[in-house]
Amino acid sequence: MITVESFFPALADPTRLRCLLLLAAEGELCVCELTHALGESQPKISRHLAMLRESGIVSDRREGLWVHYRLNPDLPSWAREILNTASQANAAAKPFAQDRKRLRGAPNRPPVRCCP
Amino acid sequence: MITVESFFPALADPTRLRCLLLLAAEGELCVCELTHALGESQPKISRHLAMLRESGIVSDRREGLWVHYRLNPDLPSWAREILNTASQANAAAKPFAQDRKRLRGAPNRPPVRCCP
DNA sequence: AACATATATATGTTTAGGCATATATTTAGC
DNA sequence: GCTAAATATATGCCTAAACATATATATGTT
Repeated sequence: MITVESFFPALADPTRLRCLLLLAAEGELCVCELTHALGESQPKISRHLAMLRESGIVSDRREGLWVHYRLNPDLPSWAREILNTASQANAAAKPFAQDRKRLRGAPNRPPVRCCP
Repeated sequence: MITVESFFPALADPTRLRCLLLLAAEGELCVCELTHALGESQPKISRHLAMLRESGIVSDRREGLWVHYRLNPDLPSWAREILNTASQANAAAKPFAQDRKRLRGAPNRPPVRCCP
């Protein structure tokens, strides 16, 4: 169960925060998309996503080779509110806007299925 | 200047979070009130308040022996929104409700001035 | 085999906490 | 009025724990 004491530490690391705000803006992303968008190593991204998953903030879904992450649909409303507030307030700010931009140019993006 | 990258680490520590939510609920408190309400040592509270002050999240005001802390009035709106959301969502939750209760019984509360 | 992702191990850095002590302000005694 | 005590707060130093990262390697899927 997510509490405010477990939620905020998850946002305290810049890499996790960038992942979360990107997921909040884009909906669902696989590890390689996040890796490319943030320009960080794959193990680093994977580790942080594992922490976010274990704390219940994101959920994952495997589809073939790819593992897709998104904000946990069962996130308490206050948590989603906080992420939305942070996301909107920083949409144009330094690392976050670039992350979204780099995501567009990511190679090997997994195929988008029309019928999930 | 407060950024989301400096704001969330400040909320990641349980002691700082309890201080902040108490300040959000009560408006202005001195160190001894916070010390008593949280049941923590004075140096511990003072240290955390110093960090919050240096990061621009709280402001302080000396009045005689007491130093009163409150949420920085110039806090960006997104930051205040996030604190309000966290505060409201956790008003009845475990440590926070007790902190407010213990505050009521704090000894040596500083005199409240009628005309600031 | 090729690809995407996860994990193990080791390492360096940050952070929190306790204890002792310093600073600042007011009060009391002489 | 000056000094000393009392009170509230801040800080310096040290230790221990938590955390993030890199590198190498393992797992799982096609």
